[in-house]
Amino acid sequence: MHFLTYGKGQMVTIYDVAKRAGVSPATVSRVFGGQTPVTANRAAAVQAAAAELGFVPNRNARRLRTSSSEIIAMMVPDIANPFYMLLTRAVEDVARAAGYSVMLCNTDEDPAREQEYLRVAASEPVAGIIITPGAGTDLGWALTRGVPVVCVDRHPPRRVTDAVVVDNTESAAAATRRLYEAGYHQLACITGPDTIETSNARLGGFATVVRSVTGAEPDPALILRARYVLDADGERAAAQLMALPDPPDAIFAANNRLATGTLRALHRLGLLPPAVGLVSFGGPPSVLFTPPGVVVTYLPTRDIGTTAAHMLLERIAGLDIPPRSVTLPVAMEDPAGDNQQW
Amino acid sequence: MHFLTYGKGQMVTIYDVAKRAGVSPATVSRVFGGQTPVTANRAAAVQAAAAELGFVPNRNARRLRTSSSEIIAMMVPDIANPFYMLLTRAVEDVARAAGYSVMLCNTDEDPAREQEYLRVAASEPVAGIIITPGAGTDLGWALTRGVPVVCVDRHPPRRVTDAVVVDNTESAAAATRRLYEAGYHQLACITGPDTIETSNARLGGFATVVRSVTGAEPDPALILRARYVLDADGERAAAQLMALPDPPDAIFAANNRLATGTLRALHRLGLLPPAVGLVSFGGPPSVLFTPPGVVVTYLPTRDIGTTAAHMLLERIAGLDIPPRSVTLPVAMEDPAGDNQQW
DNA sequence: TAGGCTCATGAAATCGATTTCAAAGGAGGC
DNA sequence: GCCTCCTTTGAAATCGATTTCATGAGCCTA
Repeated sequence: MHFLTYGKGQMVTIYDVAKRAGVSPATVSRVFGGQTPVTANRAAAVQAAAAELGFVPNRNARRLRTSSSEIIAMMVPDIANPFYMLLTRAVEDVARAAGYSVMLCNTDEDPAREQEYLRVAASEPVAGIIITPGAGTDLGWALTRGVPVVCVDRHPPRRVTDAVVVDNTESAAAATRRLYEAGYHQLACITGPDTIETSNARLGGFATVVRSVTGAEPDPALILRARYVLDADGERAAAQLMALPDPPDAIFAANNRLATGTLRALHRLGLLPPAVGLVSFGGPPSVLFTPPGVVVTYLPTRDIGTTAAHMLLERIAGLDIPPRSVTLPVAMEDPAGDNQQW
Repeated sequence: MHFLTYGKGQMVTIYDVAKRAGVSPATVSRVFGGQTPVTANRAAAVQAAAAELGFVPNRNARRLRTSSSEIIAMMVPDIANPFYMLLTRAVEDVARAAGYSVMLCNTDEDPAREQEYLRVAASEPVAGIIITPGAGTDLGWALTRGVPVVCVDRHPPRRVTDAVVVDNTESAAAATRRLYEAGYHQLACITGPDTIETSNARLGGFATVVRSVTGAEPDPALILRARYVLDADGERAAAQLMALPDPPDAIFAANNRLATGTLRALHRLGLLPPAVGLVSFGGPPSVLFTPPGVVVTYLPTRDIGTTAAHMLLERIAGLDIPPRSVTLPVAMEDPAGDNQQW
């Protein structure tokens, strides 16, 4: 007796359809997406037979023969992070429209897991890969095999593939300038791990402006690193900064999670902006109303995803030019549209 | 001249490996996950040859022959929604550990797109499907073909498959009771579209308690429907409620997006909780600090995902028993762990 | 040493769709 | 009416891994 499995699928093949329609398997194949034309009434007969039998072409057989695939591997650190989530959504939208499916791969910034997934991608084999590379990412497998790769958010090791990134350094600098323009003068920075390109770039932009304004190196005590993903880390770092004998009067938070934590800490101290200045890089903090005095920069998240997907599709289609690197601008005003993280 | 495509992969096959190792293709196949044992030194020779040639087995060929697959289709309304995002993450974790990959499918509650994806899943064919079914979901394709399906968050049309849901009605009732216990007496409800099972169930729990306390049907003017996914809709609905001649003194928001919007509206009116009571169902609203007086219920999101994944794996392994329905409890206290939406 | 057994091994068929190649059919020109 | 040319069609090979079946090697026992 069977319960859930109504009919343990004895696959309907093109041979079945061919027999029923009174044509050859080759003709059936041609009706379903073949290049060669088929006479109208024959095609109709095939369609009818296929419909009656509930025929669905087997993609594995198709892929084996054509050694092509309609799967794109999306390899990101953590899909449970709004940034990568939106990125993935954007990629999926473009992919679906082009007839591709998206395979989801969470790497958790773990090189071993990344390699494991690259192996899966190679043996699949997938049509292409969109990846946020980590510090030690080795794309060798994919490249020697000729599988197109586009990197997002960070550059690949030796810039060997296409990449879509944002202008972290310049926009971090611009946001930092705003703090000075608003009258703050003792600036601190809470950024991410030094293994991550974006956290270094944002710190770099911050430091450059501090240097040019003060004429000196930023005070090391005012530069903290925290995990990128936890509000709590930002809160702890901010509390530490404000407990200094000579605390900062403004904080540059290298992403909105850190900014949220910072706001929590400032709220606890009764020093919400504009009492203390704040930059929330990459989207607003998760607060009911962003207090005045907070400088927010907005990442073009959705654009990154769609751009990367389009670039990958071009490569899949055979585009053979040197690696491209697209840098998208970071907005200082709310784009009030698709790019919002919330 | 080639740029990105270093070696347009002329696939390395088991025949190449066999020749190099001086054995038959069958032996190579057996070394890579075959059942039959292979002599140790032969196996070593094959491993060596495979490593030298950079051999990776072709999954399409494997799947074609075995008509199996290691792909799970995850079909959710919108991955850019924290609930489904976390759900997907949990599924991916379990799937990966079991050697499966996850194919991502956003249905956007669109029956046409859902059908399209079910077709893809059928022609893949995938090993199993985890889906949040919509109002008119037709799982016929998958079922007649014997592809295991597990529904999450909502039940399938005639309960024909396994399902993992939460106890919406009962926990909505419990949360509503809390409002009365806190002294509120004029309760309103903002819920989702009537096409979605959970929004009706939550409204149902709410209404039951109102009925039992007041002895009368809830006032229709105090029950509003809004899109589930937009803060703005919740804000508009809350504003509308508060503008009534006889406004409610507490609002039951059927999810945290709606609760966030409600808080925005209440803040604008200077009536933040506890001035007006609030239930935020399914996680805290996205606010810096949840004001006192807000009743929050927490969905066991991660548990839903892992439970569903395990159930699916059981079905894939051949478990043949009647459809199961697992109802997970909704917590009234912050589980402070993996289940957080953030 | 011979007989009987187990077990590793290879040859070949197989999964289902695509595609090459050659043949059949049809249209058009003279 | 016949020949040429172009188009549609089918037979059969193919993609790469798995698996059945039969063979041969090795081992133990009598």
